[in-house]
Amino acid sequence: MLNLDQIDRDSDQSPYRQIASTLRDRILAGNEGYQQGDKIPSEAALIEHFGVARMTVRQAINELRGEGLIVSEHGRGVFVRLAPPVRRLASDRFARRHRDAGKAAFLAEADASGYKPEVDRIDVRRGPAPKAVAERLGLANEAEVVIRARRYLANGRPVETAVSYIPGELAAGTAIEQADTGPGGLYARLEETGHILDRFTEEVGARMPVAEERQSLGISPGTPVLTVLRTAYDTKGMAVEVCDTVKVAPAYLLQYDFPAR
Amino acid sequence: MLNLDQIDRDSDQSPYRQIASTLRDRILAGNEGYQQGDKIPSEAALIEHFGVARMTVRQAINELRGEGLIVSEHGRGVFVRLAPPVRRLASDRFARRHRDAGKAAFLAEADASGYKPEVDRIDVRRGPAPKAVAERLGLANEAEVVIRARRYLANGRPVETAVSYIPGELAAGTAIEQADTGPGGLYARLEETGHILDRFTEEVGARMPVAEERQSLGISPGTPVLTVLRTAYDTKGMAVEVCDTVKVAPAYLLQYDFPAR
DNA sequence: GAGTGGTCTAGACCACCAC
DNA sequence: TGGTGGTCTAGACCACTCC
Repeated sequence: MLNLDQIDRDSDQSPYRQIASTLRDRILAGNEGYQQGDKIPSEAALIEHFGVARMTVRQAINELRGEGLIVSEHGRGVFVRLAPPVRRLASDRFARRHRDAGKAAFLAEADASGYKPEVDRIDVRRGPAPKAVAERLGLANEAEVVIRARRYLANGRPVETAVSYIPGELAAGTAIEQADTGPGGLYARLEETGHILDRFTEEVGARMPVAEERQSLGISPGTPVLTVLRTAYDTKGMAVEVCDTVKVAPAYLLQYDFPAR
Repeated sequence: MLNLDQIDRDSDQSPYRQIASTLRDRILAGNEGYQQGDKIPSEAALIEHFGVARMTVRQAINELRGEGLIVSEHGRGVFVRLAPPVRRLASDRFARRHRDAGKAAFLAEADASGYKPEVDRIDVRRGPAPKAVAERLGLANEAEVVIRARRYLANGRPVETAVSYIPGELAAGTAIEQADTGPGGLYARLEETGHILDRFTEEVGARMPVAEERQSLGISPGTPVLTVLRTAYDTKGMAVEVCDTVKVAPAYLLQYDFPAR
């Protein structure tokens, strides 16, 4: 007894779509339906209930996977996806008051939102600036920059990867070239070089992740990513950093304020 | 002769993944591979070339569709996806100088970017405010608002749907309740009621579209959407409009500037 | 009508997981 | 060991597009 409607063979809609709709309705029904993390009926049970071939049931499940509603676990079952905790990023997240408290933006925000922050896979090296970065930094193509890559986790789950590019001359001999940038983070070190931060520009987009990103962010097919390319400018209007981030989309809500001017 | 590598049956990787990789490499190869809009080999040709069953080829194709690399057209073939023209939205896109020129934001921007703008499916009615909207407008739950829905097209392709909510009292008796809001658009009419716009807040996220959104935006599976919830405030700090937009992600790049404060 | 992708059937073997 | 999903085979009929 699955307590699901039967499909209508005379309908215009194909059986697999009807099955997908039936399951989708249950997932979206909230309290009366399947809950987050619930196991949905096995393929065998659905085949029996709807009286269709296995591929038909799998096609319905595929549909829902593509919508990001469910995740399959080999040998265990298919489960309603857990919504990750949402990180709400306001445009004052780089405000100086956070740096003054000795905290980098990610840590300050974790404090406020109450999740456990971690940063891992820190990799610092020097190399040529990619084209898009060189453009924004106002450097010659392939000019040498310090490249800082890292991954952010909230409550143990990867939520974002970030790669910062800092002009080589600017970073020379500072903690920017160390894995640990010290209290206040990268921006605090930048300001110590005399480049006081004045404003940021962020370019926001969204797309499907490539396989490598799916891997490093631990996300299943059907989950998009938000891309944010941030450029930091000092009070003289010079671009001092470009930061290229890839965020697990369902885990983020970005908030920006701007004047109507 | 397809000029594609054969699959390795002894490999760890399953045949369908190998086939997907082979095709993906070709698509991403740029000038030497399949170009945007090119037809990739038919299922029959791939079956013959790789010596596999049809479902195996279809699974490979499904994989690439999920990555947003290709689109299938029933009866015609499978094609490398065309990247839509990117609309780059800067945070001054609602600047008063555009309204002063008698143009709504979308039209002003089309002028600058050189695409043909259209607005269709305009629907204006009164109704209760959804919870998220009532919160942001500072209204009681289900308070009456004017609801303006419309769809935007660039060069004939749908790129965005938008639904504006304006407090019922504010819109009463103005062109805000007409399908055509007149020169300068909705914001110009709002200011005529004495509510001079001061600032906006935008909340940006990304997710997979539901079937209905896929339909109205004409997008294929595997394409995410950007969601932007904008709240407009007047000089007294009163929220005068909430606009809920859903944008075809690959068609957009949102740009925001904010101070380091 | 020929070629294309969309859907469905009815099996098979395998890898992973929990007991 | 039994149940789960992952992959593959070898067919079938259909709907759509183009000539």
